[in-house]
Amino acid sequence: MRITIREVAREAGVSVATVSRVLNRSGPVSEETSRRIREVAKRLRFTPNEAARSLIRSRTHTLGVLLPDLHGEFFSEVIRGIDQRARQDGFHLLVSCFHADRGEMAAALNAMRGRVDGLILMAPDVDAAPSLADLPSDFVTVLLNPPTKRGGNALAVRVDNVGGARAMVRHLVELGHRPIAMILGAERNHDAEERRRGYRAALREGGIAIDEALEVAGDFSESSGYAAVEQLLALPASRRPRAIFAANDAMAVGALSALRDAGLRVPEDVALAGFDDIPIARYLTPPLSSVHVAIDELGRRATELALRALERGSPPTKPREEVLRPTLVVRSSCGAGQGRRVREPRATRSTRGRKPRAHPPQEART
Amino acid sequence: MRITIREVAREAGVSVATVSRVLNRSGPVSEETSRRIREVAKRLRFTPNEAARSLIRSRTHTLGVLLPDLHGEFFSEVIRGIDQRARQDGFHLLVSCFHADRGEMAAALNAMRGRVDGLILMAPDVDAAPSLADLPSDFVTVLLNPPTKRGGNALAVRVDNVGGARAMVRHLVELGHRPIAMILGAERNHDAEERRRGYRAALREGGIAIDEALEVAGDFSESSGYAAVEQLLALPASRRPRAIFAANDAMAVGALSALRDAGLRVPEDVALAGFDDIPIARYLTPPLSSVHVAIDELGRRATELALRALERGSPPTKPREEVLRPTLVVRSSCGAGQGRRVREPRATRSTRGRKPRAHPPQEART
DNA sequence: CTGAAAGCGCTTACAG
DNA sequence: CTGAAAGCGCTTACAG
Repeated sequence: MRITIREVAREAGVSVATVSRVLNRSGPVSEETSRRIREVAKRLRFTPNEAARSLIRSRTHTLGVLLPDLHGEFFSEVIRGIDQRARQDGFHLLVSCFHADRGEMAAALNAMRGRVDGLILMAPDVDAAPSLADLPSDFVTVLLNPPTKRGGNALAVRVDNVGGARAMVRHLVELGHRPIAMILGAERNHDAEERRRGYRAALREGGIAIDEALEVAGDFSESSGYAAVEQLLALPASRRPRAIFAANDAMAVGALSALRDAGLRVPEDVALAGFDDIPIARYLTPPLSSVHVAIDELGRRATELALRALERGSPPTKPREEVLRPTLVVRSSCGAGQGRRVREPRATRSTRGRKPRAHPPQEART
Repeated sequence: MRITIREVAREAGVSVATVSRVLNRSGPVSEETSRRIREVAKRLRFTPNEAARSLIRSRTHTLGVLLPDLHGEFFSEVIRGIDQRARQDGFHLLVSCFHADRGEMAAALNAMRGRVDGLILMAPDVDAAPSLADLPSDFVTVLLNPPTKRGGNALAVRVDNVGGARAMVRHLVELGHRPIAMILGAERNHDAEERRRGYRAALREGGIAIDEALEVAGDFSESSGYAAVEQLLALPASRRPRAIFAANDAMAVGALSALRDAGLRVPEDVALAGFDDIPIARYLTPPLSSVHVAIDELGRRATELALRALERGSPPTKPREEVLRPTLVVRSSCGAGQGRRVREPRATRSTRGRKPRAHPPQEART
């Protein structure tokens, strides 16, 4: 049997009300009584029953986190950011993932009702837009880069995918590569669509006509990047790309592999760039130019927004959005001469004993 | 104000007891009443207050998940596995991560008290062993590859790191490479130590003397793999390794990069192998031989164990352990001629629209 | 400064 | 088959 507040009260010779006041530092209690109660609570290893507290306060001190079951580092990075910030305020995380394709989102969301005070939700599928429009109003919701302009009164943190992709492709344009192909991200995925918009914008700004044959399908997996390159290399020689922008690094890895298998050199024969700046990007041969997004920061900002809204008490009346700007990381896969602005990237977060990288290859960062 | 069971009862013209019985399918209720209550509950969008249920049932239907804040896919894969299995039984996940180095584990663990029925815990730091010995007994605990033989009555799922590493190094031995170096994992990390033991066992079995100069430090990061190779190449020519086994793939990626920078070919000049079989392994040049561990399965098995123990009600009296066997994945980085047993690896799990890889390079798997 | 009591929203014997 | 009532373990006005 677990120790309850009654045992503590009896043992300390006071009422449960007083114990409650001491442990919550609510209301005035004499120094002496207070000390005794703490001593007893500690000795008995009393921990308040959270269900009871939640019930009476109608606050769970828990944030729901609902993400599609994506692979790669994204998941761990965003959770890390959320967890760090949430813990500061003593909040817990109820986490669940869902298959974007099976309408599990609504079910998972419903299951969280009554268990969380707020929710951080990522639903990158553009088809999710309608369901985002009428989210349950029982709790504060923060959307991670949602495909809608605004989800009801929801708060949101956006990633400037368009800007990031545009900067990278503009860079490829400036280097003189023509034509420039793109390996698209997953279909009906909002991030994928935004990155394509960035690609097109940069081409337009460079006075380059858009050629749909150069926008090949992908699904964010390494294998789709591999297949996409095969498709591009089947084009007539004159239309074959001199540079390829992949909508994420995983596909760039696959693309790199396919280019090598075809006997092409990167960047001499074909320049290559990715998006995400995954940790291995700089250790590829050649080191991969990419667009860096601070994923943990995305989580932290979202949590901050949720916590602040909860503090205010009243549901947010006007939607509020924040934007996270990616940075361009120029390495050598894109064919840029090295030695532009060279700056040390922020130190890596520790894990499993990870230390700041000892040998960061040189790179330019904007 | 949220709808409570009282509103539903009033609206349906019955007592709250009857509503409760209908919604929980406990106790007999007439067809007619039952139908009416369901109808009202649905119309009012009633969802029971979980805090109240938890309080009266003293069951939260929640599993705690406590992991060190590791990078890479591990985190997302294990959570996916846990979530899938937990959801089947209607369980939720309270997730938290901690810095292995700052004693945050105990705090995080304590914060979960009273909020979870069971706990899935990974604490790979060997120094965590003592705290694992006296875990709170208020809930069922399942340890993921713990550094202790047994943590109290805790259940555990182990990864056969020794066996995996041994199989890989034995393979390198059989290929005739001499000497064979190892890039170690993080210090005081249990997985790292086990993989080293596997390495040594395979050498011993091959009649090869152990040379500590060939066991160079690493910390699981790409950069440490890079640095380790530099250190190995500084050895006198006669002692320089002809094969390198990295304790994980991230370090193998760094090693590959360093070998190239030194003008060495893989596998012709130096053979290379890793551990984990991360998704990009097969897309590296050359494709990286590695040891595959089904991380999601690890999570699933752990959850199964926890759920079953919870079902039984009584705390487990005897420790129980399961072992997960890794598989050897032979690609070309280790210098094996291609065309041994070639088998298609299981289809990749879907995500962000991922499809089964279209172009899996050929590989052997044991 | 302290205590008795009400009440959060449910579930579950106990009666009928 | 159904309802009145007790009670899960807390917090918080309300009195004193």
